[in-house]
Amino acid sequence: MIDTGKIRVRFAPSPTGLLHVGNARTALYNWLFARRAGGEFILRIEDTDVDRSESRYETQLMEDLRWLGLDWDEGPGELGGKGAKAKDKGAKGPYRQSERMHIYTALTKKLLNEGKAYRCFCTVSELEEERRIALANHRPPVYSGRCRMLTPKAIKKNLEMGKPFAVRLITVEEPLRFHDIVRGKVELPANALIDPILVRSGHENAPGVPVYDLVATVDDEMMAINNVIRGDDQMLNTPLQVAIYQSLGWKVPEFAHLPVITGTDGERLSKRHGAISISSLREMGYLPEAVINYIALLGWSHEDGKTETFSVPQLVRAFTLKRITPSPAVFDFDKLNRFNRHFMKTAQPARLARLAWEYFGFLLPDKDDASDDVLFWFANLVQLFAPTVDHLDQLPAKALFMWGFDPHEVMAKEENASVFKSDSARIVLAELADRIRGHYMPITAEVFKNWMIQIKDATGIKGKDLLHPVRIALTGTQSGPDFDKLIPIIEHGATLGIGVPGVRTRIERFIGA
RNA sequence: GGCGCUAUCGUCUAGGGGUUAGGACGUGAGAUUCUCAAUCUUAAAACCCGGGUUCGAUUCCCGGUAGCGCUACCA
Repeated sequence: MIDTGKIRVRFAPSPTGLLHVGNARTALYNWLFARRAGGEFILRIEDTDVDRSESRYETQLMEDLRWLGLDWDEGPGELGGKGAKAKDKGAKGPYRQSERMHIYTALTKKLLNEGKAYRCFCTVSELEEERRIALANHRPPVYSGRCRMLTPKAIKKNLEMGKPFAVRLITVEEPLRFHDIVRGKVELPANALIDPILVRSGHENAPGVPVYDLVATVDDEMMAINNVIRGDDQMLNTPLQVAIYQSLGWKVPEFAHLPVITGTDGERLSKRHGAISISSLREMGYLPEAVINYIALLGWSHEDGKTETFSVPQLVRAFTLKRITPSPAVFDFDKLNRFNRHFMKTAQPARLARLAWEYFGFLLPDKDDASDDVLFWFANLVQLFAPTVDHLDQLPAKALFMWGFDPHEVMAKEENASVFKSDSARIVLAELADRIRGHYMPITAEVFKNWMIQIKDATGIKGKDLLHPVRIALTGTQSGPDFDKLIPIIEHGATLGIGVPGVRTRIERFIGA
């Protein structure tokens, strides 16, 4: 392998479930590290577990990464329908482990021939028995190394009898050390690793399936990965992988093991924490830049100890592995919401409107059929209500009244009915209705404001007593945006033919009910 | 059981042998507003326990405890 000095990192998920924030953060840190260093970010699919791997997860995974903006320089070709598949991107493929079996088999042969690995004919039940006895005697449940002693003659005999065998790596008994960028020196006792299995049971001409540690190590080497950044559930696999690197005469890469992200219950993220998958965050209407910003901070901090809001380019510039915290973190929706509110506020109105549109599917025409006027109106609507929600899917509930409401239902609520117990509320609405009936020009915010002043002067009713009844009549609720903002939106909406009643209609309907 | 990792406000974190232990989210109060949201001001809130080293530990070392992880012919 020619070391070009270029940083090469990878994200290597198994397509056995949805991408959740824990894996997404691993991907993000790899990506940030590569982008910052001007290196390369490789996507590899670890699909050797055929029972659990599903192509739909792989497709979803790539979609989620793309949504987050984590583009890869090398990776597998897109899976199409009916087994179709695009060409891999990059020269060190294939990038799906299921397509790389021949490589592992060849390397296993090499190890066997060089005497660095051996065939183990022990059966699973024999090994279980060994383990049971070891445990009972309070010894670590590691392999006895029995088959290492087998003579060539005995091996030959076993093979002739057609006995299946696994392949084990020969390890030397010395303390296992490696360096970790996040944890510093990690050391394990000598007897923690004895002749681990590299390849599962198989026969000479029908080799078994190689284990994860072999394939991951081989792929990392073949793909010229020089920094391995991954979850710390992998940490205790590292000594074995280091042993594999050394047996094959390869250079050991740098490691960085990331602490776990847990749910509020303190347990590592899993299916049970379903809402924390990237695709569900997207469905809830979180912005990718908010998700990125939040998960970047889950285990990493800026060197000034204070800055928390980052655009993606700012993050790329600021990111260093040295600032990663070694302790586990709890995922907190409140803080994610804070970032989402921030990025909704600063997002381009047209973009935000486009994203919000799908949540209003039942109220709006198809986006492609909508006129510019409707698009513009909707963008304004979103601007008005976005500051009141945490994520986009909460928007319809806030803005539904735009499309009208049933006055009877509203008045059935005690909180609304009590506002109209006093005469003043009825007087206010009557006064307003009078003015509307005598008015043939458009109702602008200014016109409306003047009416309120006139009614106040004419009746002496002011403040809450004046504006509350009006708000209920107009919106069916007691809270919402300023009238200055609300009136133009209502009136504009009424001209669009999308079922939005105007101020006049609303008041008449309310009084009539 | 064995081994490993981790331990600062409720949460994410900064810091580090002598600090008023800093920031952010959330929470409480106030200002503003017809109301809500936003905004501003403000308050409460933390160094897991025990021993050592030291003039002095929250910080360094050891032990304990707790949480999590690994302990497979899973990935």
